[in-house]
Amino acid sequence: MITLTEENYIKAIYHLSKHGKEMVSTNALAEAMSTKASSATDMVKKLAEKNYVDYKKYQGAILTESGSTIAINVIRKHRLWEVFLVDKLHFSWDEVHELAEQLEHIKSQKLIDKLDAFLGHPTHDPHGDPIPDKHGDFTFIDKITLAQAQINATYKCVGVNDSSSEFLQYLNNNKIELGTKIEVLHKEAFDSSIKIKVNELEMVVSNSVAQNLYIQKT
Amino acid sequence: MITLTEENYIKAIYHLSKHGKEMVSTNALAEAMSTKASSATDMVKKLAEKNYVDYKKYQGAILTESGSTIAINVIRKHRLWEVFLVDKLHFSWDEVHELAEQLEHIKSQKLIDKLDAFLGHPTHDPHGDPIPDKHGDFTFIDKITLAQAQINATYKCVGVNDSSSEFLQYLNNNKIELGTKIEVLHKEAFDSSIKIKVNELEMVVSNSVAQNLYIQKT
DNA sequence: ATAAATTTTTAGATTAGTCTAAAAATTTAT
DNA sequence: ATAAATTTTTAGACTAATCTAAAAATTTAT
Repeated sequence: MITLTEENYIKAIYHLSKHGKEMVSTNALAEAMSTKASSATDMVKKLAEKNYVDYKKYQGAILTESGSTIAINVIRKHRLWEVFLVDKLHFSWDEVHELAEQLEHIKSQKLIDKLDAFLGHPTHDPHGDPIPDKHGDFTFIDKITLAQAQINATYKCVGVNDSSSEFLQYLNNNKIELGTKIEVLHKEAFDSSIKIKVNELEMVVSNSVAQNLYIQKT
Repeated sequence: MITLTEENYIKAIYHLSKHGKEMVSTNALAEAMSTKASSATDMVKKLAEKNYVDYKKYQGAILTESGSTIAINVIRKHRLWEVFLVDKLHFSWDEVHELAEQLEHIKSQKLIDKLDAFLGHPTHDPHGDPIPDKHGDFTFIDKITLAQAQINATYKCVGVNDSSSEFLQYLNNNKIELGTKIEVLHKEAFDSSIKIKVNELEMVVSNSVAQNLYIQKT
């Protein structure tokens, strides 16, 4: 039986390894888990023993097939619960992450299947992140960051890179949500800030905002 | 911060003390928690230290006001989740207990408030047990067991005492659910079995079934 | 009312996950 | 290429929750 802590480490390794297939260092893992390197080492050894990761001393860890399956399943649960919280319980998209962190550990395949059906088999969560299907397959969409947009083109918002509540609340304040139409008017050479038109209103966003907003040509 | 284990012990103490106000012995608690008496002693000491119970050596434990509040809140969450699982996800009433045991530990007052509203502020769970409101108040309904029924009277099913999946499946097999009309035809003096008419069909139920089925005069 | 049976507590050990501090290996810089 | 800096691991200790075995208290039975 896998423990809650093991599951969280596996999820962190998955995210740090960029969808599963590069080595993750002990320090990076410790940082992500808000713990000390020594704890990460211990855990990685345990995960290796259980065959969830391959681990080489001083080199880092990488998920095995079985570890990857676990990670993807946790991510699936996390994102389905987020959809539930936003679509059914009317939470705002900036409130759901912590709750989904708890709900993702509920163990029941049947529950997830039924929740998935109840929600209409959504392919993306409230932040635009893809929800793996029950076979673990993701639907990737073609997206770029606002920072990469062409001038005078029109896009729609399809996701965020940073889904911290601070960033999401910034977007809320500016009435930007998934699907919002964005016209790119001008890019300032000096600081890479971008002038856009959203909801009939012109505004300027910093480069750091632009880097974290995913858009798609309409 | 209260741990998951502490919360489960508090819930067990609540149930064993019959709605909160009689002493619970260490042995009874250990039995309910499927653990050893020594573990129950240790935990009860810890709960006493945190002021969730009053504990006297060799005499047992009883919930304090704050312990009782915690217990009732966990029960509220458990029963609301059961309603969600049955009403929204279409689980059968015999499948939801274990899942609710997991879901009841999700920590978020806002989630519970929103779930409660989403479900239409239900007063009873799928087994007929009352759901405490957000102030911790229960709506008790006037009910008796089928074993206490009068001959030739008509009742409806309003709950179960034993909500094990075995018993619930027995009821499923006989098309008895909450609200089902039950006519009491005859009581056998020898073994206290009862002949009833349900869904136009006559059947005999054992005393042990009758003791576990709650009914109300129609 | 005293012995026997039962219940409860204590003592000491174990496991999971964490920590600090120190040692070892690796990487970076001169 | 060797020293300095950094990263990683090891060693030993701590807490929460559990266990077994033994001691202590209480209850039951004669």
